[in-house]
Amino acid sequence: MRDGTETHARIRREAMRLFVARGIDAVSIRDIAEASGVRPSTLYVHWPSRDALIADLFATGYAEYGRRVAEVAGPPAPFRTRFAAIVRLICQFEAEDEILFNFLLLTQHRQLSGIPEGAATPIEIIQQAVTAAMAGGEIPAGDPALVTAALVGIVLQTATFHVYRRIGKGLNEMADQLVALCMKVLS
Amino acid sequence: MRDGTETHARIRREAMRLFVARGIDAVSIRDIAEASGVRPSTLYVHWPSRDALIADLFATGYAEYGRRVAEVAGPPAPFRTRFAAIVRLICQFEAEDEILFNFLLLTQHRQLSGIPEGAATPIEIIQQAVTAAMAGGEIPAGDPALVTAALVGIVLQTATFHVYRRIGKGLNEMADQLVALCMKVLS
DNA sequence: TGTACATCAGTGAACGCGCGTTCACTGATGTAC
DNA sequence: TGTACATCAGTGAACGCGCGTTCACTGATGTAC
Repeated sequence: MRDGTETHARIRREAMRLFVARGIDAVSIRDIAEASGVRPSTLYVHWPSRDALIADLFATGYAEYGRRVAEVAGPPAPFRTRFAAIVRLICQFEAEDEILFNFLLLTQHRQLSGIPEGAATPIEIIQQAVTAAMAGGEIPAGDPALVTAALVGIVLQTATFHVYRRIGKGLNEMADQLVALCMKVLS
Repeated sequence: MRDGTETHARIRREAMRLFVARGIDAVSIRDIAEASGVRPSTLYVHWPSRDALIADLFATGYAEYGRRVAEVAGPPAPFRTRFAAIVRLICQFEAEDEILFNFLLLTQHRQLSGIPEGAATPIEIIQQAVTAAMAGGEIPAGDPALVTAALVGIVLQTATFHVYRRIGKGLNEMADQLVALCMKVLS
């Protein structure tokens, strides 16, 4: 038999590229097949349905993203140190694979409801760290969810501005400034 | 003839409600018609196409939103005073008509490309004010687009957290705290 | 090394379905006289 | 006030289309002997 690994990877790559470029609902199975150089029915050799392909792309990407955030958030260190590391990681993640980053950014709303309740998503990880830091007096007391929203919002809205060409630079080039802005929020 | 004003308004209301609840692409003409108590063909009496209905809802809502932001951003006053007024206005806007607010929040990405280039969108207004305030030495110098992204991100990510029930309170109840967080960014 | 066979990635043609949209028609209501 | 007419909001039935998906089939390649 032929080895389908390469085809599988090519379909993944092209599907994600098209989803980011046009929005998920504007991309058909036929579009993905054509971009991948295969016939529409080939996709059903690799995934049982269109939704399964989308869920696979999201789950795989989000899991890797979450794992890496957990990695730098876990080791014991002052909160500000760990949080700065998370911000720099996110900036680096965008530089490494902009299509994956934008796919996660743009599809988070539609897919997050499929993520198990209470799972260790990056946002959960940050909010727990914020809560602990407030309890320990490391940062000013306040509503942990609100402060988490503010911190996440600074980074993700900047990423959104970059997606829509409102900001030319990538996140990675602005990492220092993003960290500084977040530190102001934590002052 | 019968007066279609009420039907027109009901279709607008139900369409926006469904779009927010399920996402635009998951709502069909038949869904909107059923929720509005009319037949699908009735929608074509009021709008020439599905896209025209969506564009109408977005344009009307966005225009009102932009007009009100311009209102409080326009009068001469210190930057921080005007910006705090904008944040409070946005919070009030969410309280007044949460469905419209969420519709604009959730559909901004897909619709903004249809807005004329350089139009006075709320984001444009804020960024211009930030740029001027930096030039005038009212706030620390920096990248105006980045600072605008941070300010907008704090408010919109909080709104997003509220949409997804991650924060229970409405924006309006958190207006003071949101203003305070933004002021930290401007320090 | 050569041959027979099993595996399964990929194909081609077709499917039913729900979608947005059209259009001739209906009938309630406002207007003219 | 009563009647004839014009208007047009709303309807019912149908349209073609592109969609996701199915499935019997093909044929390249790995394996057994």
